This record gives sequence, structure tokens and C-alpha cells, in this order.
Amino acid sequence: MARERKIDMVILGLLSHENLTGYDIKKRIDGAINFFWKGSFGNIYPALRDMEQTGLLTKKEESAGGREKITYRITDEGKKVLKNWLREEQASNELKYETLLKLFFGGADNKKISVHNIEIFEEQIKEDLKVLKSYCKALESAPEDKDHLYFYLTASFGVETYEAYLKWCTKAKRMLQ
Amino acid sequence: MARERKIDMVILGLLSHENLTGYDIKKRIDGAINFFWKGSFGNIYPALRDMEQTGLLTKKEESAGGREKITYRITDEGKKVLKNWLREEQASNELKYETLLKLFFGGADNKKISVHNIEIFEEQIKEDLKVLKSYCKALESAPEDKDHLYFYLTASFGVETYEAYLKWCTKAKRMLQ
DNA sequence: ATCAGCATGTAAGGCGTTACATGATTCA
DNA sequence: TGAATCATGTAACGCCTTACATGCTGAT
Repeated sequence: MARERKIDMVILGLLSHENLTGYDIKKRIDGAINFFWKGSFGNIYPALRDMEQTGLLTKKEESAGGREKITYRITDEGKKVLKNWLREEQASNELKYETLLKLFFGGADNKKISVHNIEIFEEQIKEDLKVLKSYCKALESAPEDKDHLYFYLTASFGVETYEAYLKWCTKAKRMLQ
Repeated sequence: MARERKIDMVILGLLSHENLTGYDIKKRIDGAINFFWKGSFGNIYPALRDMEQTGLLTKKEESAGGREKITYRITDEGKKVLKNWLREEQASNELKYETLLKLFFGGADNKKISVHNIEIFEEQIKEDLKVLKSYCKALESAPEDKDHLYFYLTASFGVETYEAYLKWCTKAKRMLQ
């Protein structure tokens, strides 16, 4: 069984741009990546340790004024592993939407409950859409960096699907009433 | 920590419509539910056992010609648990798309790799869209059942978001070339 | 002084997947 | 006769979340 831990690839990907600490990595994941992938400290630190031990990463311990800080750098081997992953044809794409599960079984209760659940979903999506749109806007106005296109495309995926969600919400509420 | 195992709710939801065996439940999940929720035998059977022990389900063992078969029925207590879940305001909706992760880090390799990864994704979505559309069509032509509306709305969510995915694929490929 | 943020990590527990193990029936 | 489908379950393993544990720094 080959290792399935995708957080390794997230870390490798981030480190292919810049050297970072575990804390920094967490912040990056909590940004634009967050809507299609998650990470936690309990996830990141062990992965960092493992990859340093297998030679995909090197670390540099700094103590800036008594406070310890470990910055990681990707190695050539790490870059190779990242590229190999990018070139693998299989990719697991999964959606786990409890809102849809509740709607699917909505017949077990009053229609109003389902309408309300859609409304809660709708509000959340509207909030998230604002954030995604701000990412897109920021990336559109700075197209000089070659990586910006990739970041823009993922954010744009979010914007377009979330807009489709909102259209569906309107339709679904109408059909339930 | 309250139990987070959502498979319980899937089972309760399915049993609120009809009595089923564990094997039947697996088949139902592998149908329309599959695109927003997954289940496995190693998941379902223990949940069934637990819920029977806590009184949310009752079982009836039949041996139709030497072959054992256990049919489960939902209890009033089980129905109450299902309704309480439907009325809970929080719902976890998460997307884990490795394709987007690969695209996000696409700058680490040739553009062609990213285009190819989008094409693989696109083909998969086209396949799944066909299936979802067939579910929708089947449900549209049989609107007499009150639960059909709920099934239709979830399938329709899939159709509309997958169509948005395909539009995005075209745009993304164009922008990369 | 105190609180938010920087910074690293561990431990427990929960959930899910996969593979394994077993055996009957139906249909070609 | 052999393959697919029906049918139930267990065990190992892996991954992730959450909570816990600790301590410094900078701003108010």
C-alpha cells in the first residue's frame, strides 16, 4: 500500500515556491487552498518530520531572539516526488455534503425544515463566494507571475461552482414551496 | 464528544422509506447518494449492529433456503434521531478535489501536465453527468411520489454543478494554452 | 499586565477504507 | 462448471481532528 497522505503533496507544493515553517504552511492552507483541501497542525508537523527524514525536505533551525523556529526547504528529491504526483493520472475528487444528505431525506420531516437547511447553506456559500471573488480580483490585477494563472484558475473554479450552487438554491427553494 | 458518524443518518434515512438488509443499504448508497456521500460494508455493518443495540433499529433474521439474511426496520426512537439530525443547523460540507490541488501547484511542471489533468477530470465529469441526468429524467417523469421531489433536487444539484465544472474546464484549458 | 498571534509539537480517539474470510444461489 | 451476485461480517491499518501542553513576542 503506497502512502496516500496527500498533505505531503500540499507541503511539497507550497515549499516549491518558498521556504516556510510549519506554522506558515498552516496559514497558507487556511487561505485559498482551504476551499478544496484542509490541513491541521496535528497533520502538518508529523508530515514535515517524516519528509525531512526521508530526504524530501531539509530543515534550518533558527532561534530569532530565544524563540525557536524551523524553516523547511524542498530538496531535489522532493521536487521529483512532487512532479511524479502531478503526472499521476488518478486523482480522488470527493464531495461530502451533509446538506445534500439532509435534503435527500427531507421527506422524513416538514418541507420547511428542508427550505431552512437550504437557506443556511446559501448564506454560507454567499460568504465564501465573497472571499473567492476577492482572491480572483487580486490575481487578475497581477498577471505577471507565472504561478498566478494556476492560483487564479482554482479560485475561478470556486467562483463558478458557487454561483451554480446559488442558482440551484433559488430553484430548489421555489420548487419546495 | 457527540457521535459524528454520519453513516448512521444515511442508514436511518434509507430505512425510513423501506426495510432493508445491510447489503441492500450498500446498493442504495452506491446509487444516487454516491456522488455526495459514500459507504462501505466495513462501515455499514458495525453501524447497523450499534444502532440495533441502542434501539434505533430492530432486526428480523430470515433464512430463505439456508441463506441467512437480516432485514432491519427503523424504530420510533430511530425516526426521532433522524428528525433531530435534520433539524440541526450545522452541516459539514466539504470538497476534497485532488485535481484542484494538482492544478494549484501546476506551476511546478509543464503546462501540458495541467491541461492533461483537466482533461482527465473533464472526462470523468462527463461520464458522471450522464448518470445524473438519467436519474433526473427518471424522477421528472414520476412526480407522484412526495419523496421524488427531494431525490430530484439532489440529482439536479449534481447536474447543475457538473455543468458548471465543464464550462470551467473549457475556459481553464483555453487559458493555459 | 494582558491578550492576540507566533511557534512547535504530542496523544487519544474516531472514522473509514481495504483486504480478508466464508458460503449460498442463479444463470449461462 | 464457473462466474456473478447475494449476503454477512472482521481485522488491520491509515489518516485526520481535537484537545492538550508549552512558551515567547509585540502591541495596547
